[in-house]
Amino acid sequence: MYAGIDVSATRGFDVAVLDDDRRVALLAKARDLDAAGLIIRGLPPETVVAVDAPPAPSRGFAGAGKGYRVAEQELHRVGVSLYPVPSSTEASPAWMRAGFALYEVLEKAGFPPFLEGAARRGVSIEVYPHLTYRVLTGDARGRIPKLEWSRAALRRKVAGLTRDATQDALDAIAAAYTAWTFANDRWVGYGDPREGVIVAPRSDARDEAVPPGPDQLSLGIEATPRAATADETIPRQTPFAQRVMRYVARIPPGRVATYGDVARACGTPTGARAVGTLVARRSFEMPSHRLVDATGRPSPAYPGGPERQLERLAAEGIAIANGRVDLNLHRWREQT
DNA sequence: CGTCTGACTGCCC
DNA sequence: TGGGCAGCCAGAC
Repeated sequence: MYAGIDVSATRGFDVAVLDDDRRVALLAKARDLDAAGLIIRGLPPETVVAVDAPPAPSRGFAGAGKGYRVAEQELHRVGVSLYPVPSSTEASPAWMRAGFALYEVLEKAGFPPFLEGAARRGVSIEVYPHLTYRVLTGDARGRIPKLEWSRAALRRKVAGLTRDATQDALDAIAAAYTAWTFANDRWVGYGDPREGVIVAPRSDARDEAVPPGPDQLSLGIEATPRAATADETIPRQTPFAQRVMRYVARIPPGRVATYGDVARACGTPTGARAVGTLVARRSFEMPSHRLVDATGRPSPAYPGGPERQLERLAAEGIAIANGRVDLNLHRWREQT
């Protein structure tokens, strides 16, 4: 099961649950934390719970002492802004404090916050419905009213939407859908694993529609994607880009591949450089730290610096010698 | 459509 | 080893 929770200080918690067919199985409103806890404790242990709120105050890893979270910085770079999380509970707005408390309830119920590593069930994740809508529609909202925009984004992704769903309910459903992408290998994590990541659907999840059901909402409007500019990317998907992203996504933790490996695997044997340029633009959409050059060195332009890339590799158990990884030991080639 | 720009590579000292 | 250099290819304008 996949649960999504929308947090509001004054309106309480909206909870949505999707089944494996992405059908809305439950849509409930919990007035307070106790009521939410009741629902949470009823969830199967292998559920992924997505929450529209940060799990804890910022640890300030980003922005040279500015105190931002890395996730906020990274999202800003792709043109998505969100409410910055203060570094202390006291300084946080009420809805955020409600969120912190909710994560505690979740942890006690067996859904500890997901920090890093491979996606797994039985965890809670942080999501941002606005970002999910944006990935799904492929564009910023523009002049479309928020409620319509949200519905259009979810329309083909989730079965069983009701006509009268409120914005809070839609946000909870968007969160639950994002939990589904997380558990089904279609997700991206923005941020630093040490302070937690914000999970969003990968942009190629856009293509996969759920089969429409009889009670499916039909809106008659579509959010029309327009060509993205360099600054507000969520870039479009070319076949080459798709192949590269899918391939990189398959590199297991603890292994690496070279740009040339990826190019060859994607049918463009001499396109290593093109792989590099692509990855540079969308590094947050794939485990790009697992890409090294043909001599085993990290990428000079890795976000946070090449040292950061090596740290991430080391965290996966890869030995680093002389600032490079031993390809004979760690190079991954497809086929078991 | 040409032109330009890279998180690349292989080859030659 | 390590640096210089010329190809290379997809994407952005």
